[in-house]
Amino acid sequence: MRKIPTQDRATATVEVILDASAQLLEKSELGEVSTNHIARKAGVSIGTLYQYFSNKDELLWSLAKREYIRIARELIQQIDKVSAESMPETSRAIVKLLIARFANEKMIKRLSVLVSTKRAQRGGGEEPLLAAIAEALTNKLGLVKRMSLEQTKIYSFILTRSLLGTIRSASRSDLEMMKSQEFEDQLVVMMTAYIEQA
Amino acid sequence: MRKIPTQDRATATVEVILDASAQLLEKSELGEVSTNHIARKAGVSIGTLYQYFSNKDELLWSLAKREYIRIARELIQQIDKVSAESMPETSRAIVKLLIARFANEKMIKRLSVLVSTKRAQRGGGEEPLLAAIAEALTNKLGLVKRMSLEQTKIYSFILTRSLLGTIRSASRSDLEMMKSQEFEDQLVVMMTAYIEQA
Amino acid sequence: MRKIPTQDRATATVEVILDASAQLLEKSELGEVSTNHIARKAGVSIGTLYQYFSNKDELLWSLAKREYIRIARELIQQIDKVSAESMPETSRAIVKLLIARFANEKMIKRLSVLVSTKRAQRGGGEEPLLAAIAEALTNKLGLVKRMSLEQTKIYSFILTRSLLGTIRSASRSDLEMMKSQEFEDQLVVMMTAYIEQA
Amino acid sequence: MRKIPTQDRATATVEVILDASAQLLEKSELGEVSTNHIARKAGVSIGTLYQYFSNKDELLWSLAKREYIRIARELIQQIDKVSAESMPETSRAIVKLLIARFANEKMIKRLSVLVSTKRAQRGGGEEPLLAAIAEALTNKLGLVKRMSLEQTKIYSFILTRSLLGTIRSASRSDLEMMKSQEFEDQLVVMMTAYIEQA
DNA sequence: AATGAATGAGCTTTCATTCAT
DNA sequence: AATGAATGAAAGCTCATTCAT
Repeated sequence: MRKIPTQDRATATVEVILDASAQLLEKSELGEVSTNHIARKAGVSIGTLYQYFSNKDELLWSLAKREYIRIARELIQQIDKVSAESMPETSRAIVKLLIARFANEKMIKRLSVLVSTKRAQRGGGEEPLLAAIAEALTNKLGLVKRMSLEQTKIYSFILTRSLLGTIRSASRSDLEMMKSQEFEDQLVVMMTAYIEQA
Repeated sequence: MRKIPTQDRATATVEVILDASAQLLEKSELGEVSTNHIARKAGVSIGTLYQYFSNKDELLWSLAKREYIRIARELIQQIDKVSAESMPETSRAIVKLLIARFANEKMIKRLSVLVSTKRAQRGGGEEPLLAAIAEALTNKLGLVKRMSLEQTKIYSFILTRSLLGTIRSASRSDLEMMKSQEFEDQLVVMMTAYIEQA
Repeated sequence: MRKIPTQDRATATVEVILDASAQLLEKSELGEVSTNHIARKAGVSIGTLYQYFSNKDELLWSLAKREYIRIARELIQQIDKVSAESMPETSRAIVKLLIARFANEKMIKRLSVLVSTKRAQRGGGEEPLLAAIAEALTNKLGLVKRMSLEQTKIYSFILTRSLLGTIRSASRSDLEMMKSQEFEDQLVVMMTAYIEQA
Repeated sequence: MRKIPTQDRATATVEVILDASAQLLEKSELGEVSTNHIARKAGVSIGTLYQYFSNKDELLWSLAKREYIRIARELIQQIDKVSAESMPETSRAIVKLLIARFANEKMIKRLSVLVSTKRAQRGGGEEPLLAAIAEALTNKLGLVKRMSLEQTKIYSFILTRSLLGTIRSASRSDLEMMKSQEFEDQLVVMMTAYIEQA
């Protein structure tokens, strides 16, 4: 961010802009949302917008970060709720949450394209965000002990990406299936099968 | 395609345009490649380009179709090579091929974003392309018998998307890891674990 | 015309092209009808079209000429039917015919814009066409004797243009009114009033 | 207009753009004047132009409105100058003014094509513009009383369109005649003859 | 700190026309 | 005589970004 907001008003402005972006991305495709659009929706001049974000990418990136962090936080809460041993329940909790987020929020889907396309900007692309999820997951599952560091990394990478990849794809092509019980069940099966095997 | 080429010259032109697009997408992002770019690279006038493709999207879509069909064809060949029973070998063959394609061809990655974003054009979205892969896979694995039609659909969906999702994600964020033996091994583990469990 | 058609086949081709143009102009605005369109509709290659008409304007002009001449011929026939003295009847016949043509044929309306915009091309714009009408009219009305040549010219100019101007305008803005009996009556009143006065 | 100008600078810009359009249309045909042309002539960027007019049509329409309103205003002033009873003088005043405008300003002629072709934009077509003229005319002539509403409408329609139609046509085909005294006289004759008769 | 008028490179797309076959 | 693939100038228009106020 071009300018670190020190006053409350400024912080509020940033939040207002991000909210406006989120709302517009809920309605329209990424390419159809312009910075002028966002500024108008936010009730802020285009000049002000550029006072807080040096360009469009940075703005969208900030939004993505905010949203992904929200999801990660929810996820960790979910995982902490269930007892440490009950792996299938944990898996199900995770699956349920991710399906819900990607089924209902078009904005998330749209940002996910951005996030997975442009990488490594001021603190790395998708990774830091998914990393939080991956880490919480592996810790919880207590699998760290049996593997090398490199193995753990790959392992949790595959676990999280399989999950998210499948859910994203479903959210784009077959919402019907995505909301079925069978889909949820099968994802849980996949997770647990892999966890046991590895 | 706006116009079905009747002369040999015309058929060649279409191929030339598609080739040029592929080359440019190997070097630059989707949004950075303009139709004028493509025409110039192809050694063809912009008017000619629009004689065969009614707009940019359709052109890119045609390219995506061509490339995905190529991959599907290769995949089926690979699968047919190994004997029916040897599931782990089959899995490995599939994993190897997909990794190779997505590791080396940036174009494929870039097209994959398009393919998964814009759906429903001439027979809808990502599905028809991945469907070929999914079908070949499930048939080969001879698992159809034990499941309902709906189950089979979900099952092969999860199997292919987990695989592709993970590979795509890796190709975007960690090429190093992607080329490691461990990564390949773990993917095979995931596949086989899920296949056995389901 | 670029090439004087000597063979029957050639004459037929010209006629086919003109017919296709007329049909397309009945459905679409002048700017939306392209030469490629016309050629396709006529079942003729674009190259053939340009063998008979050196450019689009000339083609449209030929069409306009053909259609205006048709109208002029009809008009003269109508006038000849009624007896020489009965001026009001003659007026009404003329008014009826023009209203009918401009109310029902969109093509005529569309061509009229072209005709009144581009003038003087190989034998003069609107004039030679409307001149036929004007001449028939003044002759018929037997008013030539009482005026100077210059006066006659102006007189018949005003008479024809008032009529056509009003009808064209109505055909563009108020078809309802145009088809009313009152409209026809008033036009006849205008004509006869002027004729008597002049 | 896409954006209502709030600053003085903006209001001035709109005027500058409209002026530039008027000047270019004085020199070139409607189709030959591009928006880039206009922007350059106005000393304004193409972006600015599109900030105030959402497309070319709207820009030209705005210009037409401005110019027609100017003429209508002048006309009303002229009519008000002469005394109520003197119909022939009033008629002559009107005729003189319209001849002057259409003889000298090519822009008006060119816009008139647009105005009569594209209708129904922000309150529909040619009518609202000519309506002002027609209304002023009929009111002045005090003929309203003797007719039904429908009759009045048709009557003033024919009166204004006959006049304008003839003048437009003359301005396109025979400027010489248009400027002659005889032409003016004959138009006045036509007007008064029709007014008396109706 | 905030505004919003202004910018302009560059995009996609059209279509009258040519000419090798 | 007829074809139709190829041309390319030029159009309308967008939008991320700047900067004087």
